[in-house]
Amino acid sequence: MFVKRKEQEMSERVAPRRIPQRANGERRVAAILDAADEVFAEVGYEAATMTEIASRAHTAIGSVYQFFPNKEAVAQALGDRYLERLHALHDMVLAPRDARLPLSEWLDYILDPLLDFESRQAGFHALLSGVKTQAMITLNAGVKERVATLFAIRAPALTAEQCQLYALVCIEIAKGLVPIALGSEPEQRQSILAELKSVLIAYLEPRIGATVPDE
Amino acid sequence: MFVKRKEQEMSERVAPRRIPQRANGERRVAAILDAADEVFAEVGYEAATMTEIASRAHTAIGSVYQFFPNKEAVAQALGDRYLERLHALHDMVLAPRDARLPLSEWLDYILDPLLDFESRQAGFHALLSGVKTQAMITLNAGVKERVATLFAIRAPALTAEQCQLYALVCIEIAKGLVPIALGSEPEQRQSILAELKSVLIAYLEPRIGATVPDE
Amino acid sequence: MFVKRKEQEMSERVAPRRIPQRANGERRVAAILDAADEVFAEVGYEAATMTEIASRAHTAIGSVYQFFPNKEAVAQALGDRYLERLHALHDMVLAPRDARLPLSEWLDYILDPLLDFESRQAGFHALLSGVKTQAMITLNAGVKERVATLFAIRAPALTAEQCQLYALVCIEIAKGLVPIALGSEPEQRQSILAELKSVLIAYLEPRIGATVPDE
Amino acid sequence: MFVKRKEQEMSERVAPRRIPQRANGERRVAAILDAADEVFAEVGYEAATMTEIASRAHTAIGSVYQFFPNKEAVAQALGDRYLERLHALHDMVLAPRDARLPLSEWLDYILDPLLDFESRQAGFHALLSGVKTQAMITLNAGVKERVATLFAIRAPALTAEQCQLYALVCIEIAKGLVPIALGSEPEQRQSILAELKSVLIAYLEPRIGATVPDE
DNA sequence: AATGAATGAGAATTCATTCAT
DNA sequence: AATGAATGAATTCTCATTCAT
Repeated sequence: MFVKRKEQEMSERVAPRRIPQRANGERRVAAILDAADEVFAEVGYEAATMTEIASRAHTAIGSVYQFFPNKEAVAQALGDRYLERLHALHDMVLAPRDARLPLSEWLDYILDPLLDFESRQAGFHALLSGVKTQAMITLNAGVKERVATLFAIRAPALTAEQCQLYALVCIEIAKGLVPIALGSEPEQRQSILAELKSVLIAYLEPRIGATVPDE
Repeated sequence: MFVKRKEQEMSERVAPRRIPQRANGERRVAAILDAADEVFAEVGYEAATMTEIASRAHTAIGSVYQFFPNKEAVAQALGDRYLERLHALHDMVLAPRDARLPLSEWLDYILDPLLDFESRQAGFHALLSGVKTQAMITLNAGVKERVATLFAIRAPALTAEQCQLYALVCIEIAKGLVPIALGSEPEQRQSILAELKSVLIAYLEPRIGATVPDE
Repeated sequence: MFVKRKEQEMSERVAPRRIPQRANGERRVAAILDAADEVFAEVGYEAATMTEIASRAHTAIGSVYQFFPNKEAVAQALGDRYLERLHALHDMVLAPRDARLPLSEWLDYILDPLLDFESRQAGFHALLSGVKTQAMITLNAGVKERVATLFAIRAPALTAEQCQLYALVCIEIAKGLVPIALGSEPEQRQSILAELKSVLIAYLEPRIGATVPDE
Repeated sequence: MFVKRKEQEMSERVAPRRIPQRANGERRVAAILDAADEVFAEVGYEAATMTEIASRAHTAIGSVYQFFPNKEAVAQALGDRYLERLHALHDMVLAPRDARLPLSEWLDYILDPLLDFESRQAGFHALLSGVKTQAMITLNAGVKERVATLFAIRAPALTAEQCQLYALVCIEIAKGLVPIALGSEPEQRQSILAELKSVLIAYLEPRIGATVPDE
């Protein structure tokens, strides 16, 4: 937006300025990302200010720039952290054998922790919804990759392209409905989540409904 | 987030500052809204600047403020125009008797002009996706109302709440997939659109699949 | 303030663009000055906007500029009108023979209508207090001249300079206290006005206290 | 200067945005206030611009906003500084025993440093004359309080209300005449200052002329 | 003449980023 | 490294004045 900064905008991934080598630094980076998560969740990426992020991280603005060259880099690091945690999450709950569960149950194993994750990491959606910045693109790609992999495990017969396509569709559906559900009163929330699961099943049943037979 | 919102939450609707009284004024307002559509499409509501809008409308910044007290008012007027055109569009293609078409065909009658509409009014999505401003809320509500009405006509047995819920789901699905489709290369676009239609049919078939029998 | 306008700022008196020759025009000019009086009174010269003045005069902004080349000219015309009315006022109440009244009574004859005048022409003070614009300078000079003349009539022995000096002093005293009095609650107002008169008498008694003896 | 005040009378005092923590910061704040003093003196509060103030302080506009959230806050801080200096001034020259000097001499002890003060702090009047903003109200109240206190010391028999009233009158008189005097050629200046003192003596003699007798 | 839309310089304010300490 | 003051481009919005109708 600002001419001076334009050079860097939309550039390829901006690497964190330095990898914190001391525990102290890591703690600070974590605090900054926590703060960014909060702020992005509350006002969105655009309206988030570096000063506010620094303040919530109980850090000086200069320290933020010690670790991240600009706001975009903060978003990217945050996106990366989301992705990491997401992987950890599903690795935990989705052992390979789960791939043989009936679709509905399988979906529950995926959706439930996801909903929990999203309600805890409120900035996740702010970063996922919007395609403007590199951070958003990366995060979307990462999530898509992840979901595509889940599909591939469950339905090995599918081509990579099919998995990607189905993942894209499912993610967009969830991206739209989950935040609305989470922002609604409990009753309405249940309705929306029920519909969400219903769409996903209706869509996925003919695609990955069949399970891999035990050998 | 959506549901619990009563009329009054967030800001009031900002009334247009001046109703253009000469034909010239109307042309200018149209030009401003066209420009805003473009700019919103390119950078989104937040990053759009009044200066850029004025410049694309070949108008002085002061003239924009002659008609709109602020950016929000521009967005609202633009949202209203989208809604109007959307109504006109469906009024044209969707005669009541269409309600008896098979679901797939019926969807085509709705989706095809919609896709055309969206590819022409590129800012539509920027305004639809985001829940922060009054303009966005109004537009979303308007679109939902519209879609719910279409459902109610086709499936009069449904309650209003059901129609609203199904509309919400379908809109969020389309909101996510359409812009991706429109932003993709032709081949990918076709795939995504096919999936979009596929999801919608899978979701709607059990809900509004049956047509009203001829008397 | 604005470069474009600077050329004209602080120039010598700006003549009204045209003397309205038709009754219609005069009525309109009067309405504009009435409006300006109101607006100046409410927000002061600086913050007064031409648009607001036009609007209160039930006139188009363009029409205001038909009669006055700029805001300063409006202020000047308004100042001139104040002066005229002030003259008329004192001409009415202050016949030459009044010059022989005791000082206290004489002051009443001057102050009472003045207070009435000021409470009716609320913009008078806004224009009198401030020395920045030509209109303010002219108005101040006019009022000073007027008061000096009153003094000269009452005390013909004084030099013109003395009259001017005493006038200056009295005006500044009144300029400060009158608006505070008029803006206060009745009781406080009476106190302040009593003090005002008290100061003036204390100051003027040794200077113009003695009356001209009847021949 | 930035000492946190107890809840001040009536409306929103705008708190300084940042308490300068390094010596450098204090110097900068001082420079900004000096610049503001100049600019207010030259064009008045309304017409003064933050840009001009920043420029005269040899500072970036952003730095001004680092310390003051808006123009009003600058004015308030400046007003506070005036008041402080005024206090310091009189504390220095007016020992309690001075209260027993003859009125004329006593006045000299007050007026002379005051005139010096005003000629050095040219914005003082700009801020004192005008009642619109909180800064102006506060400054006026502070000065009135100060003068009332001087009166109370000299004439302990007076009620607080009387002191306040007399202070108001004297301040308004001085407010009007001092800037005119200071803006005039030396000869004229002397005349006006002589008249100023003359009015004040004439007014105050019957009120606080008598001194407290030595015990 | 009257009208009111058009113009654009300029004002206030914000905030990403840099840099001295 | 940490801090937080400094910077200034960019943004929103206003309003005196002009000009086409």
